[in-house]
Amino acid sequence: MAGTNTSQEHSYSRRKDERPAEIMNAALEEFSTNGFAGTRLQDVARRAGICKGTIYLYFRSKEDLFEEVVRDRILPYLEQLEAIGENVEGSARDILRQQLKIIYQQLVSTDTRYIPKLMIGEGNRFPHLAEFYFREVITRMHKLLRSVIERGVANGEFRPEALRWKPQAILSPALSAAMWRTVFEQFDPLDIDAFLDTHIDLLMHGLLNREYTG
Amino acid sequence: MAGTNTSQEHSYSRRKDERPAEIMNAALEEFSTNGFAGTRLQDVARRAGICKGTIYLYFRSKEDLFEEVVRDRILPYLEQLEAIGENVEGSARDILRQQLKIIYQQLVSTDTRYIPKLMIGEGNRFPHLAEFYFREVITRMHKLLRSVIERGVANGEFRPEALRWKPQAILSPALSAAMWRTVFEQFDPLDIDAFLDTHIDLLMHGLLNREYTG
Amino acid sequence: MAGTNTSQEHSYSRRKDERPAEIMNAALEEFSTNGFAGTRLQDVARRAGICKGTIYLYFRSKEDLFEEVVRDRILPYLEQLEAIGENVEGSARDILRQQLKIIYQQLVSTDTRYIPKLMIGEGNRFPHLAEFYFREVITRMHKLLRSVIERGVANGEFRPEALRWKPQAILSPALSAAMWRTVFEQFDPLDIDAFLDTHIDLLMHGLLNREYTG
Amino acid sequence: MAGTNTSQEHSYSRRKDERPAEIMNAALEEFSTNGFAGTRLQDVARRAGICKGTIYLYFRSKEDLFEEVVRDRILPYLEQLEAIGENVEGSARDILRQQLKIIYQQLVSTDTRYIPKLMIGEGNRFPHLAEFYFREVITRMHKLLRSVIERGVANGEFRPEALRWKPQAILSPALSAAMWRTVFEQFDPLDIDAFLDTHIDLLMHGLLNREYTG
DNA sequence: AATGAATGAGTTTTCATTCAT
DNA sequence: GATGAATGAAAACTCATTCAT
Repeated sequence: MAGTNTSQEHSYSRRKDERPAEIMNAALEEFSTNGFAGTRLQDVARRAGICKGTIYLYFRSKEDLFEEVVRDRILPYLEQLEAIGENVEGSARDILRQQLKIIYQQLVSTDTRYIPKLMIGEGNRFPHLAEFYFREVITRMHKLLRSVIERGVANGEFRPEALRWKPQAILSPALSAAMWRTVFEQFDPLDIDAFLDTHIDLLMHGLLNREYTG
Repeated sequence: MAGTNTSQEHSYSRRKDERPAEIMNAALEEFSTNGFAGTRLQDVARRAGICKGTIYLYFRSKEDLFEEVVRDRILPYLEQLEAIGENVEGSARDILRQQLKIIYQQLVSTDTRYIPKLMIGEGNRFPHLAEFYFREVITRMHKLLRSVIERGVANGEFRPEALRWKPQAILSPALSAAMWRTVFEQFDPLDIDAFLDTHIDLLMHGLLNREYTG
Repeated sequence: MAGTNTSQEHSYSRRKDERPAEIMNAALEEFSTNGFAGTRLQDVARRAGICKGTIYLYFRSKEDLFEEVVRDRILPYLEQLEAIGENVEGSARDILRQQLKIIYQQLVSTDTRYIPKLMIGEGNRFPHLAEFYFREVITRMHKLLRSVIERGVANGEFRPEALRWKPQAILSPALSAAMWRTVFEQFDPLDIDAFLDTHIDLLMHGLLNREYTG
Repeated sequence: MAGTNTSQEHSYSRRKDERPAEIMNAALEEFSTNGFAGTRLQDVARRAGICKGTIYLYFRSKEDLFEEVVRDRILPYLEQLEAIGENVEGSARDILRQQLKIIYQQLVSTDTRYIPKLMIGEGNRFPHLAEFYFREVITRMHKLLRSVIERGVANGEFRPEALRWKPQAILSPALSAAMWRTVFEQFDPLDIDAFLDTHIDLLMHGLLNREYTG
């Protein structure tokens, strides 16, 4: 009986703790479809199965909710990527491939892809959030990337020119895939696996034919 | 008197013809900063130096203005790219380089970069416009790209694997650059020329060191 | 054990009995600063050191609380004034002076001065309360005053014209002082003793110079 | 026809100029009955015969409207009083009587009496406005009063003690009358003329019987 | 054609009140 | 009795759109 009691209490407090997460999930869906200004908190509430006023028990304002959604979603994903960069022992190619796989699985294929979409669409109206995203997300991803490339150049796997490449360019196919799925998926569904293959093949070998001597 | 009249009409009608373009330019700036829902027609009017009601002499609604802005801006740019694809005689590499240069000069460096930004941010609320963009912009750009790649593969310049590549991936660095300038330029300005170099080097050679035999 | 129990019960019920008074004190402070509509029960609760819902254990509604605050505060003070009117034996001047002293000490100098302020500010929205206040407070104060004046006129101390005076006018400096302290105290603090002196001097002698024969 | 035209234009621009005044009149009535927080702009608009949004063409916010109402109403009235103080040649008694008459006619008998009511009820939430009222209204009225009293004392009409009186006390019957009419008029209508008589008699002669030698 | 005052539907936010714990 | 999370009605304020001038 004590066990049952404990279990109930746990389930109760778990629900309580999940409320903000439920709201943020609902909010992400609405924001990603309608943008910040186009989203009605009424709809967020309905989607979360609560009523309007309840949102204000957990978030100070619509702006606040928006910022929390972005921060809450992107950070865990980043930590996972960094863990891979640190832990794996292998060739630079393997690490890079593994990281790209994670990116396509976690960012492009889940609703986390809405986060970069929202930063693009709303970043200008949330300069504080854009600064956070630049500092805590972009900068960290670029650092990650630089680390792998340096390792590859050091052991002779990668061309030394890559040290001067802009990291945005290297990751850009993933961004394109995420944006495509957000906007044009209905007209032409994207095959994520095939896209990842393109990304890796392009990134590793480039267009030019080695045998070509014309 | 007829002459005078004609002259007046000409000067007058010239102003008349420019009015919609002035409005659309003002609208693009507002939409690109504030998004569709976040933009006030009042501000568009002020920026265009006219008054609120005048917009409705040329556009039926805010939605209509938004769609016209997107259509009006992106098409001329596409036609220019297609002309290059058709006219230039040279190696596939040269044509591709030249097209990328145009893209970075016309799309990334001017306010035309706001068009893809707006499609990403607002596409979901304008399915009709998204369908237009997919059909008239994306599809045509991909066709353009496929044509150059086929030419390069045919003459041995390019690796045959490139025929299976997703065109989005090949162009994605340009999208990244355009989005960067839209959102993060203030935190870390992008050197367009260096970025183009990265794009071309990455696209042509890839990461791997051809001498590497490890 | 019975003793312990009783003691506990006593202490407990004492707390219980004080609860409504604590709430009303907190409410008076909030109402007096923010008015009825501008006061949040949340703030009343916080000030009383309890939580929102608890107020509803003692008061049916915000309106009810407001009315109780006014009734609860003003009646004991009135009873005290009436006691003085009945008990004191002396000249009419002395009785009147003594009553005014009480008014300035009890009404103007304590937070009881917020009661007339609230009647002025909110009386229109509480017609039932205004009627109570008129009947149970104003009328009784005027009766009190009339009684002293009649005594003074009867024994020749006061001018007979005073029998026709409006009682509001005689007491009005006290109201002014109470309102001043409520609104303008921060800009120009009121010296209550000096004000009482003015009130009594004005009330007794008036402006005119007896010696003047111009 | 030109005349008609001009007349129309005049009537048109007159209406335009009156819009803010119409709104302020409607607002004063609502504010005076319901207080600041208790007033709905919807009701102000309805009373002014316009719609909600129109208020915002002339006033930035509800707060702004409230402050403008107070400022707009009280200043002309003050100027009138000051003019009397300066222009009239006569005994101090006559000037004072004349000023009091104006106060009862203009302040107590018209809806201008709502202004002091609102300052009492809402002054705490509008510290800026309270400071304005203290500085521009109260201070000027007290100066006015002091000037008359000094004149009366100088020529021997008034008792020199009056120089030390608090001006609030001298004017307080007028405040009481204004407040009475605002709150208790429905239970016991106030005879303004009789009240003014009381005020003047009290102010001039006081209570005490000069013949009394007890 | 151009204006900008007016409209009123729509959205965010607040807060009295309830009720399960 | 006490709590405080949840509710949803109500109100300030905005802004696309209209229309008399």
